[in-house]
Amino acid sequence: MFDEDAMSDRERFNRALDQVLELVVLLNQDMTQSLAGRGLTVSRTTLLWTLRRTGPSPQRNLAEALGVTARTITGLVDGLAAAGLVTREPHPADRRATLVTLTGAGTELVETLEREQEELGRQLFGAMPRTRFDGFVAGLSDVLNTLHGLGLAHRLGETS
Amino acid sequence: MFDEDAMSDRERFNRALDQVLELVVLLNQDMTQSLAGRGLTVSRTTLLWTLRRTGPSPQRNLAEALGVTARTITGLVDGLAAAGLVTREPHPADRRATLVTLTGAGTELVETLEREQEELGRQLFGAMPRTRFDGFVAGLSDVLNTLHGLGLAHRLGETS
DNA sequence: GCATGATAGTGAGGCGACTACATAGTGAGG
DNA sequence: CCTCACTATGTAGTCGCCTCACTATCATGC
Repeated sequence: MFDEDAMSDRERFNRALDQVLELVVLLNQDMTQSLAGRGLTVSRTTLLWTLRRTGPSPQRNLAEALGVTARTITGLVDGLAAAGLVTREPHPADRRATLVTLTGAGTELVETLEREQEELGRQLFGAMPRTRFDGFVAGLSDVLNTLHGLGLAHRLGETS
Repeated sequence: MFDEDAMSDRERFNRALDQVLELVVLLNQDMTQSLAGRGLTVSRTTLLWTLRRTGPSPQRNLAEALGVTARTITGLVDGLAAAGLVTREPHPADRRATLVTLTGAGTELVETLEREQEELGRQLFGAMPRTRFDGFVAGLSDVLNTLHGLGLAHRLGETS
């Protein structure tokens, strides 16, 4: 179809970037849509996920973890609490703070999502030959490193 | 650090998927932020981009191209028109419709964005050994094909 | 020629994620 | 005890998205 060896770097890079961008779009859609089926949004799910890793946390910490303002966390927690997935517990040492805590239902949900993510991994990579997979992961790591190096730090908050 | 050969498929897939997801997040942020610097949003930019490929289009067509409702397009066009990037021209044959048209400023902006995208491609892939790059692209294509096959394919993002 | 039904765009109204600003309550050092 | 820092939240505004209702117009079908 195309003579890849004769393609200029510019062409190759553009095509590759287009594919990466397509991947971004597709995965975003997939996530958003499958979460919506459970009444969740990406942001709320991220909060749930963070909570699972860190355990009960003050909203302030969650704000930093998600890279949003404290006010945004208030809203997200409101929604999750209304859905019965988290509760606000008093902080034992600081009466200003609340400890956002996963409920049983919340924990179960996160575990379900984890299993689904594993399933997606199997679907995406299961049929790939090992060398192909390894090549992909290796290149992906390079790209990720470059991206990190470019300064668009994953440490999101500081909007210049 | 880790003995990759001994890693279970489950582990390998999970790690790979985590990296992919990280890429998604990072690129989203990068785009959003760099566009924000120009007073643009991702959605408006997508509209601009579509307009460049298709030429002056009725809003109805744009709605379908972006995969959103017609009402959403009205809002996006409002914003872009206010910024002087597009205009609403009368449709020569259908007085119900308007032809959304790129202005000179709009066209220039899109061209600038194109150049920047090329630059990003160079930054991401320029330092990669050829075999590494090819491996990455090959794996990426597989993933994309699988994703398309999974049905979450909708044709929104025709990136090129 | 004209009623009938589709179609293009928009107003109204809502939701979710995000922001900045202001404020009450609390913590902690001088 | 006073002041300053800090947690969380009310208020208000932006943006992208949606649905529903409505107008103007097109395109049939008689």
